[in-house]
Amino acid sequence: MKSKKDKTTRFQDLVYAATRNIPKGKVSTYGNIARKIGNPRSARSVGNALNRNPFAPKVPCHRVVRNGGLVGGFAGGQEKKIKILKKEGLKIIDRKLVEFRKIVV
DNA sequence: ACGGTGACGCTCA
DNA sequence: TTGAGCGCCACCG
Repeated sequence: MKSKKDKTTRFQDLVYAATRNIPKGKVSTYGNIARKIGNPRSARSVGNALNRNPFAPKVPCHRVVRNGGLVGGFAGGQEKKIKILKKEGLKIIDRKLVEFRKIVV
């Protein structure tokens, strides 16, 4: 539970907006989002923002993975994230997205 | 204001 | 190929 004033900063807002734009069945990467918002080197901060994602169900943070197709991390647990992605129709083997190159936006 | 931390990314061995 | 280390930027106490 966070305080009521856990306001989002501009950077975070951009991250959430970009993440929300990810269509179902596809995925994006932290670096890709970072580049989209105009900070190609802030991939780390992007993950930081998603971790505190106040728009949990609104923003499909589980559709954001690491560069190369690695699942990456997840606030509720990596396994959980994998499970959700599989439900979206994606295939994951050994924590890596199959055909990642084709499903990445 | 400063320093530490982290759901990353890339290079080197 | 796989593993480990360094660099980056934004957020928090």
